[in-house]
Amino acid sequence: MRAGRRRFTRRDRLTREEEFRRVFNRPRRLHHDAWVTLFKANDLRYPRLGLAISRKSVPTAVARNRVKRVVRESFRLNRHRLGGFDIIILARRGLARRENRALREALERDWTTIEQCKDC
RNA sequence: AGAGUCGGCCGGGCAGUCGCUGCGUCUUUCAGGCGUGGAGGAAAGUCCGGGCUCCAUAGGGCAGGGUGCCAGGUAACCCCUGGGGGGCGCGAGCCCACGGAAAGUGCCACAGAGAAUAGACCGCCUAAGCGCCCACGGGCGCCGGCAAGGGUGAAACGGUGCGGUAAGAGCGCACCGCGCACGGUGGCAACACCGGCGGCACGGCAAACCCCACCCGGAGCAAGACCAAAUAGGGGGGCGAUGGUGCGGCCCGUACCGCCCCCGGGUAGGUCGCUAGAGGUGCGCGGCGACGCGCAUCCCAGAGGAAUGACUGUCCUCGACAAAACCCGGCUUACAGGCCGACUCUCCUA
RNA sequence: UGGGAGAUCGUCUAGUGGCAGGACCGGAGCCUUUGAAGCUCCAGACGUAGGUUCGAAUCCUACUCCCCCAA
Repeated sequence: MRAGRRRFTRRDRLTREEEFRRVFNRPRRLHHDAWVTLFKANDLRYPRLGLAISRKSVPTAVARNRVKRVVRESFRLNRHRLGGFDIIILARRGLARRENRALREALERDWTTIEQCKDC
């Protein structure tokens, strides 16, 4: 399981509608100008990631895929720090213009916030 | 050297580390290891055409829609190729919804005399006929004639010249233009050329209705098929007036729903459909070409909130537009920069 | 992903080949002691680019944007 620490499989993602609905209902929020990070404790011992990147917030498919990859990569490298939380990244207008590096650095601050919230 | 035209192609490279995913294989399973493959020329817009699936085997008629010079290519096309005609350019070349207005209906505002069986505002004429005057040259009026000139308009019923005339007029003639269901020659044809005939008749609009020729059944992979818990759905046979549904607007036609008898499993979830194909590449042959034929060879994404990335180093010209979702052929639109080939014009030098 | 509608003043709309009209809002004036209401006047638009036509908001083509349906 040591090798799987930095893996990221379907098990680690939110896929069903009800999983998304559960998190959207009264989550903790971290607001940014181009996206919102929602998170909520789950019953598992590991974190799961959901992506809500709409066509309206990020118009082109290429930019949409790029954003999702950066977010997933950041989550993959940091998930060992996070506890049992379901996390959703909700895109807002302007996220497409964000540089990869800037987005990554901001996300790392979010992970730290969630990590420190482990007991709450 | 400069300016330009056409056609084709590329769309950051390399190395390392950590990841995602299809397939194959191995480990006893959960899970992993190894190998291998993994977005585009437009994957886009969804504007056309097909394949595929179900509805009847895709039927008949009306309605509706599409295409529109000719020939060819193709599975098919609103595509492509070659040719004809017209327009633009010095040229290489480029552009064109390019059938029919002597089948019918309709429209052509305003202006203008007149807008489609032409017409007379200004104007030109006074020869013939009638009347009056007369200085016997003629003058005036009536009845009339004309369409050359002006003017209006997007458009006014051939143009120029000569003859002709009272003034004029295709009224006559020459040339040009135009027309012909005329003849000949060339061409599969569109059409071209030559000759003949016709004094000229036939304004424009069919992206107005329409006519002619040809084509088009409807839905769409959320199609459709299979597996599979609960409140009864499906198959076969017989009967059948109305109505409803498949079926898209209608009618015909056809199948089913309805009632009786006999046999027996649908929605939430999963699996298949899902990628080997009108396929790519190379060579040869046929063809001006689009393309076709033959041989060899290759297997080249199949996900399901949706996979190709991230980080580091390095090099350069510092990286545009942009992500498959059943598949294919086109069209259209977006696109940093670069490469190759063919050709045209101008200038300079030899 | 597939299918289907639409775009006219700031807003809601009429116009379907020849004048772009109406209502609300806005501006100015009249009326009133003042305000509201009322009356008069004014300003303001055919999504973009081509084509057909003498002439296009209207017909045709391409593009852009917005909306709806199927989950």
